[in-house]
Amino acid sequence: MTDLTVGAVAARTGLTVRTLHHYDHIGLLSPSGRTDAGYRLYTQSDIRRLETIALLRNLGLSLTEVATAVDRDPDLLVPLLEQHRERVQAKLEDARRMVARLDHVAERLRTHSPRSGDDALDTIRIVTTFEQYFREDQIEAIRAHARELGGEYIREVEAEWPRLIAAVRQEMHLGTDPGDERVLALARRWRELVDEFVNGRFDIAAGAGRMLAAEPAVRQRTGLDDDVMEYVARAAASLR
Amino acid sequence: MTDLTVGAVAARTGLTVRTLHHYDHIGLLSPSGRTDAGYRLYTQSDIRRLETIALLRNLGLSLTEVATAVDRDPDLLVPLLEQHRERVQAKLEDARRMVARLDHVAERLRTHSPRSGDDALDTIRIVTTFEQYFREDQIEAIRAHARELGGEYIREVEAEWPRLIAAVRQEMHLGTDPGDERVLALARRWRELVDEFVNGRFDIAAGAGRMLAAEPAVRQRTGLDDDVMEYVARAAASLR
DNA sequence: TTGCTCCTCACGTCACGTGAGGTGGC
DNA sequence: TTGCTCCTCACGTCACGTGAGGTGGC
Repeated sequence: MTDLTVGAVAARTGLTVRTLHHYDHIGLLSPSGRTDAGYRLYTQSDIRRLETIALLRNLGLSLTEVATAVDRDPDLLVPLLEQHRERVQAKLEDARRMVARLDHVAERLRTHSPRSGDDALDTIRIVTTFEQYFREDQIEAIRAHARELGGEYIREVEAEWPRLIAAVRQEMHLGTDPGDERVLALARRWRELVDEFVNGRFDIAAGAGRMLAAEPAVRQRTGLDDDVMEYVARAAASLR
Repeated sequence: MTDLTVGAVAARTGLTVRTLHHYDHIGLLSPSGRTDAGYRLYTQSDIRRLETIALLRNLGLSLTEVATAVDRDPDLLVPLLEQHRERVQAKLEDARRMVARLDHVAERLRTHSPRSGDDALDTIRIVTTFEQYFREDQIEAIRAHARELGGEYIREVEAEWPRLIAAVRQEMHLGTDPGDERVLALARRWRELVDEFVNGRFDIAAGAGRMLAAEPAVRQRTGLDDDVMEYVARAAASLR
């Protein structure tokens, strides 16, 4: 009489016919009747049940959880919702972190404009390595500071570093005394650049130290091997 | 020589043996060699490739996208990452909205402490209905205002409403003139409660109006049918 | 000879989407 | 008779987890 066929129910509820078939198949909602030809017939009661199911689905509960709350024990609904909230909250956090990471990568890609896909891969490696040695808030601080300094300036500094390191290495190989004025000048500039990067955050300095100590790849890429570091350290010591 | 077997590679990379089998199966990473017995042998080069794959997987790219960036065209990596960021951002928004909805439900469940699972279902229905007629920020405003008023007070008001509506309905049935002082007193209180709920936000008043107009279930649950509304409106008109 | 590692299927996951092939109803 | 709705399989999705049953290597 007032019974509805699948298509009608689908149109009314916004679900698909396939979804109704599925619910029937897993026993979550089987229509109360069938026509002689085997057409599913949904009663008003079936439809009310379906609306409850859709309601809980819309809150993100799984079909199993919906079945539990609707059939097994309605009192489980509230704990199921609480537990579900925690899950979604966790996913939210994951997504937030992921977006932050992707933004970090994107930012570095913008300031360094990679010349190839492999270059981009290296950028990702660098960012990922950074994440091992700095907490999220530290990375945020570093990024914020970098934005303040500006992409232009960052590129200049990043171009200066290899020259500075090469100059130090040369003096070291020449056997120049670390207290010599030429080395002191280099060490002074070195300290300026480090201070600027660290920006008063000793924890960030410590993270950078740990990264250099633990990552041979970083030492090699930058040329900051133990010898050079020690040589500069000795020069810096006499800077006071 | 330096080639590694699956177990060794798994231990070194933190992936599972099954994952390596899977990558081999789909052709993403097939080990360069096999022993006579058919054991997979991964070269250093295989492992570098695997590390790149793991790197991109960690950023959330699908295996198909990883394959695209690693094999087909490395220059596609950057656009793939941008597009991926948008997807994750969208998921983040979804999760944020879902948590807000679940919190809204939870808050109502706390202040109304349902006596049964069906009661809880009704709470969810109410919250979901609300979401049809108010924007997210409006709902936030209503919730914030409710928190200010306090759960205790809210429960009192919600107990008073049915009494107030019943009193109005009675006068209406008695045929009392809407301008009569008894009705005016009721209308005055009515207006106080409405003003308190609306809290100066005309958009929220409008939303409530649309909800009452479009939701027979709400009219029935509250007893706010057209007759009563009109009767009160006439009384309110002569309030000043 | 006994563990241990490895091998290849192959099903299951979650909630349906998407045909394939066929049959009632206006 | 022609569309339209309905039916029942059944594969595919995504990235593996988890056995099942069997075989090399120390």
